[in-house]
Amino acid sequence: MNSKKAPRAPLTGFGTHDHTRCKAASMTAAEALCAARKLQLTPVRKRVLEILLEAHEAMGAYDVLARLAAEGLGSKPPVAYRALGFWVEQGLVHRIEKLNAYVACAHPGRAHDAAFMICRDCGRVAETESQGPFGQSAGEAGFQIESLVIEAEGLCPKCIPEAGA
Amino acid sequence: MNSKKAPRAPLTGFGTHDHTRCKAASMTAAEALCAARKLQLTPVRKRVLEILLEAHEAMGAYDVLARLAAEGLGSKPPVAYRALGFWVEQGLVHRIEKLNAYVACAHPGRAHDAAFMICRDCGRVAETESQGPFGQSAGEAGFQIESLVIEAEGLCPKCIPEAGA
DNA sequence: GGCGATATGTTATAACATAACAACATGAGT
DNA sequence: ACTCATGTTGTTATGTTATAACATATCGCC
Repeated sequence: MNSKKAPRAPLTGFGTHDHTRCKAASMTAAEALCAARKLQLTPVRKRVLEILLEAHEAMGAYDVLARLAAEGLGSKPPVAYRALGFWVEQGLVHRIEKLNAYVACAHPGRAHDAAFMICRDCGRVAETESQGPFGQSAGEAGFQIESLVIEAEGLCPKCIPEAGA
Repeated sequence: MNSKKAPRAPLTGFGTHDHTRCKAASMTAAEALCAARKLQLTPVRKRVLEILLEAHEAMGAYDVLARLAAEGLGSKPPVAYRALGFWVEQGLVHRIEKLNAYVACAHPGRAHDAAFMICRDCGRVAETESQGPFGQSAGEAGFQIESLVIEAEGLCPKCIPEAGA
């Protein structure tokens, strides 16, 4: 649609970054996490996380599955859904409800409520951290929050038409 | 521990209220809105909104469709999806992404970003208004928000095990 | 009447997800 | 080494949610 100048790079937004390093760091975090929690980092699980990190964008479960299948690692939906579910439970993958898709966490190892900005034009997804969307209303209502979904849809910087152009 | 009970109590937020009045008020708001925007309040659309208001809880599209079908108002998915989409566009129905379900707006006529609290035990959904979940991060990232999804899952007051009981 | 715009009816299929059970691997205890 | 418990993967089958595409109907308007 449009794009012009390279935006400065906020750590995790729509900016550029060192992707090779981010992938390696995430895999290291995954290994550490599995070791710490005594969980198995099996080939399917490892490869699913790698696939998401390499894609560096939200992928549908069936897209992930197609990659696995191409590599002989599983060809039926439950294989992909189980591995994705595993990483979601561990917090290293987030599910984007609006897209029915999955994305590798941009802040592995940090406890956080993720919030997402989804560009409706280019489809890219940026992760930030939540600022507490409920204020006091949840507490006042007596509601005990266990998980949060925060997703904004709109236009990312590269897809906003220039005002003067 | 509360478990698997029938979710039927009328409520707004998680408290009780005068349901008959809230339904009538919403239908009046819908009529006014359609008149103001020159939109057609057709039988299917009207009935879909009524169904959601009467249920007063989140319903799947196919549940709504079943009701329509029982009344001879349409029996194929697109009929329900189109009417639901219409109301979502107009802001009188909200889609709950986590549940793939739809719920009548609790604040018709007010411009607002809705936020929801979803009880994982009884399945009831309460609507509040968002407190701006992104803080400044969206603005800093240059992201232009067009719509927001804010959903918390957890336990509502009635389903939280009593500390002393 | 004829036209354009809007809405509904219908067919067919796409896209997303899970229940249920079988098979296999691994490690612990004996 | 054997057996048991546990956890993971493989597979079948099906359930659930959603939309594309096109046909038909309705309404206001010139």
